[in-house]
Amino acid sequence: MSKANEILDVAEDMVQRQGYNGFSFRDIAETVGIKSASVHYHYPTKAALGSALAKRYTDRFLQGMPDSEDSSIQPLEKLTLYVSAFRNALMQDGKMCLCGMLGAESASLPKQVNTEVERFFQMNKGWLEALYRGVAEDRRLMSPAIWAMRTLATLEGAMIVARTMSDMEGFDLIAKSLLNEVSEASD
Amino acid sequence: MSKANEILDVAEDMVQRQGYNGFSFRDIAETVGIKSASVHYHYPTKAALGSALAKRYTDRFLQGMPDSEDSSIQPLEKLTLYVSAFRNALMQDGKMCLCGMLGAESASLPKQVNTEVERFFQMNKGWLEALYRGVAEDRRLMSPAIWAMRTLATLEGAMIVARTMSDMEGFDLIAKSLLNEVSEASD
DNA sequence: GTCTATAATTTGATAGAC
DNA sequence: GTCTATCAAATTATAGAC
Repeated sequence: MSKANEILDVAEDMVQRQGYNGFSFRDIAETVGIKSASVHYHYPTKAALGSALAKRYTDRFLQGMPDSEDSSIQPLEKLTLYVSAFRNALMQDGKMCLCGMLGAESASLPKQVNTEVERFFQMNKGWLEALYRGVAEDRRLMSPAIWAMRTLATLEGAMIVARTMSDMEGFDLIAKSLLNEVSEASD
Repeated sequence: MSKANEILDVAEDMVQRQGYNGFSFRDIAETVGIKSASVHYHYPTKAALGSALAKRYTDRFLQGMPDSEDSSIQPLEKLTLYVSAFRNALMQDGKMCLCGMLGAESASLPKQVNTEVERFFQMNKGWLEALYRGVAEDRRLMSPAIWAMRTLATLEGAMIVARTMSDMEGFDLIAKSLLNEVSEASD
């Protein structure tokens, strides 16, 4: 793997655990096994690194999801995959969603980073909205747009609360309630 | 007001905007109008300041709420007050919930700070759980314990998403959906 | 309680050799 | 691409005068 990507991997892990203001170029350099000056060669500023990080994360995240317009996949199945992406980060690695973390810190981030975080939320909202449009209209709890925003917010918040309280079962119970809304709607 | 409290006020504001790793003793000192050494006189370490901060926030937060066991107040009215507390921080001041912010950063915080953040979530969960127990059993969407966790998570996440996207209406729509669940349950 | 002064460390970033 | 060397600034924190 290219060194630039190796740096992104390490930086991504650090942001998901400690936040943008919780790591330094030296931290990354030591983990990768190079010097901090070499990190600057690949990413001249911390803002450039943060921006590249959020961009790759967003692109990968939805690449890993099925087309949310694909009507051959049931809404419940789509949402199960979606929830699993958040769950895996939390359970397997004790990590936050990268953009949930950056979103919390957004007021202290360089503008180029914020732009990418906004894009993550925008695209996730759109993906979920299409999913919820696949639920029969008379079975919807609310409009697909609001439902989408609320589900995104609930998952981001559930990661924070569950991780702080070391209550992984709590995350699963919340996730299950989100899935139930859809499966009841599909009865 | 005592200088110690004045410091807490300024620090609280900074953490809600920038996070624990996003402010320094000098930042506080400059805003208060003293020197950083004087801040250390009141709070010897940043961990002590952070812990005092989270403790005061938690104590105040639920002091501002009615007794959630008080059956003379309807669940809808209680939840409206609860949601307003989050809403006011976000709308009036563009701030996060202090403990939502600290919870996101929890992996990089001193233990004494984390302990207080956990307590905030624990007490909020308990307060909401009692509220939802006030909803008639056959009208409940899920168990009061899960409902409480999910509502807390949704509000914390909604603050992050809405603030990042500068979508204050989005927060209100999510909040309204939480209130609707209770008012429909009380029909 | 607040100040000056300062220590010890870390930070983001650059210059220039190899 | 990576290194050594270095910088200027910022950080948490302490000692001691007033």
